[in-house]
Amino acid sequence: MPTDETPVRRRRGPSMADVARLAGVSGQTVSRVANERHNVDAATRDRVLAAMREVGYRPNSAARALRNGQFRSIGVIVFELSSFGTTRTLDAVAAAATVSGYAINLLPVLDVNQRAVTNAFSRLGEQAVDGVIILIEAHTLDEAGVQLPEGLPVVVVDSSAHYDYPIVDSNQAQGARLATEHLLDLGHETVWHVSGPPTSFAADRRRRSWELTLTQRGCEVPPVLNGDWTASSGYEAGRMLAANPDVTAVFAANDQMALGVLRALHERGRVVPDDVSVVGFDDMEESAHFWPPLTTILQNFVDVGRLSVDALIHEIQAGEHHHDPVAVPTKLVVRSSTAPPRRP
Amino acid sequence: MPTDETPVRRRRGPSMADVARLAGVSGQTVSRVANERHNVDAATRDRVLAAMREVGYRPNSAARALRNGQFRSIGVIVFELSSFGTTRTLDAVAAAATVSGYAINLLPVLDVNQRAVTNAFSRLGEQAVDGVIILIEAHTLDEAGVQLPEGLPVVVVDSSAHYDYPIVDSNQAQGARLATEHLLDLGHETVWHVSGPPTSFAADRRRRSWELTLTQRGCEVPPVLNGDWTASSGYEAGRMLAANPDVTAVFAANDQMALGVLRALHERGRVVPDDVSVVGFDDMEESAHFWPPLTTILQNFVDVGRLSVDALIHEIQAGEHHHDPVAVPTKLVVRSSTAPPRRP
DNA sequence: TGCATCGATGTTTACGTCAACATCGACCGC
DNA sequence: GCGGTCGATGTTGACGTAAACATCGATGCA
Repeated sequence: MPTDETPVRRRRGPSMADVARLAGVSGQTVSRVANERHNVDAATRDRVLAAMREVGYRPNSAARALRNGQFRSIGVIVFELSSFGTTRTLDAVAAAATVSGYAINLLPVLDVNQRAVTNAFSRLGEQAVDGVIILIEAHTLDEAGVQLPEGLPVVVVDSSAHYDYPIVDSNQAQGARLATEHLLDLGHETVWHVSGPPTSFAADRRRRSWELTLTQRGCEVPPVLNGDWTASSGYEAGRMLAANPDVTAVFAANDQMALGVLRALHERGRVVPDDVSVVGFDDMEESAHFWPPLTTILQNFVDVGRLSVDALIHEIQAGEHHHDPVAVPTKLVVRSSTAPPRRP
Repeated sequence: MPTDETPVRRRRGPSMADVARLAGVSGQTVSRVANERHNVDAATRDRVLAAMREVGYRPNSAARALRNGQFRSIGVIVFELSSFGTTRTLDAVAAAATVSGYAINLLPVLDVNQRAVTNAFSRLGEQAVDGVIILIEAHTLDEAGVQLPEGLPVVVVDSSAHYDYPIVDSNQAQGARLATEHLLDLGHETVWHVSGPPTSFAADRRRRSWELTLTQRGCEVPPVLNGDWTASSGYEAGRMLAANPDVTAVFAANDQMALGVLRALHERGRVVPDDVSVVGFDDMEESAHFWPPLTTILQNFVDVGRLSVDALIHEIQAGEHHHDPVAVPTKLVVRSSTAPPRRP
């Protein structure tokens, strides 16, 4: 960006001094009223309050941040909000942060190739947030050339232990085991898997857990079909599966891909769940209304968000972090897309 | 919130003075280097840059904001991110703002009943953003008791002309007309409508446009079924519709409700599109993979987001706003959920 | 040579807030 | 009545930055 020559002439709002003058007190007394200190005479307080209202005083948070050395704001790094899980987590994070009195600074990584070119990421290159929650897979961050300032408190919402930062996430392995065992318990000989992208740690966790569950049960492990979380990729994978009469049970790594699988099966005339059972992962609101309603793994995004914020604020205020990853348990939600295999 | 007694002892980062001392120059020269002014000797600049790196200098945005009287940050008021449209718009807004060098402050309205109780909304009660984009229906804002500070630039993304603020939104009326006419053109005698909640202006616009289109074509206007944007509410409405053999064409005010309608029709054994045609609104990524793939109205959220940001920044920098509402056109996307009515 | 010009750099100051310290009057107990 | 205490309020200074102004040496031109 070239030097910004627009001289933004900004009429500054009224400051404490203005209020003080009008109320006939010192600025410090205004400060005390603004911060609800109790050592101010009731009459004085009323006068100050009235003066504030009259001039439309609003405290200047920049001055406050400068004075106090903290911003009461946390940055949240996201890639795209299109992903269901990210959105839900962000929602929960925002709610939790707000309750704790922290503002949310949204830091979108626009493009994996942005590198240093667009330094849209300047918010991190300068002091503006007290800490950061990373809601994208770390390799994306690396590829975007984003580097986190040293000493900045960070919490990662992801499923790799490769980070030096505290981690909070759903218990991916437990969820995938739940899904796979549900299908095996119904009597299916084995379970096929439509996986998330290989670059995703969460996808990797789910895939490995599915595989482990199968081998522990002595089941054959079919080849993995790789998707990229989108319904389209699920549809592509589903077309393969639908063409294979051996397939009776599918575990898709998220609900969107499961939706694509369902469509492919319908197109091929394979009935769900009579011919093929399907399980998803996430439990989006819509999943209950897929056709047929989808059996899936419920993630507790609210807990993930809240725990992330709590961990970050603790890190900010205490300066220390607990390094044990937090794994939020998931739950199996059984609907109509799963049934015992049809007996030949 | 009671007086926060936690004395957050925060080690402040290095400032310009530290860099200046190390580089053997004045603070002002450091400032010039930090702001990429060209009137600094190359050798000096290198020395300063090196010093910055050595001490790990990061400009303090609070001090900057205080000095410059602006924050380069815009607030975005959202209710919940669960809604598909809000999320997509937020995504676009964040991208556009970032490109323009503005940060995003997410301001979640946690509860319609929060009133003054939780003043989690403090970010607006103080100077911390240069302007605000409202992504929720205004009545929700009113009910939450949120009052916008006077003089703060605001842009509303909604479809009512009742505001004093600039408005950007998809052209709801045009989209609803597109949907309704598509069904009529296929030969259906009339079109039933599953509406969004009565409190939503966007829902109102779509409903009225649907009605107008029908009357203009001389078609009977069936009673409206009210939903609340969720797939569940669409399902409830769909059960009514499925039970009525006269129904051959349905326009749902969003894709999620359309999904619920599809489910209800399937459950009742009514075939889509042979027995009943269904059109949605939004064009979520998933809609192409519903069963059958959903004919719907595509909203250009990217444009909505970008135009909102542009309008707001213009308002911030020029201090004036154009009051003509911006209506972003929508497009009909035809898939397999619509067909001519079955001839008796 | 002398003076104007210009570019590089330094000095001062104000932005708004709030902790720390200072002041001042009222009230208390003896 | 007097030292002491306490509560209400005022004064000072510092947080980090950058505009405005000041300084100083080099260069250009008559």
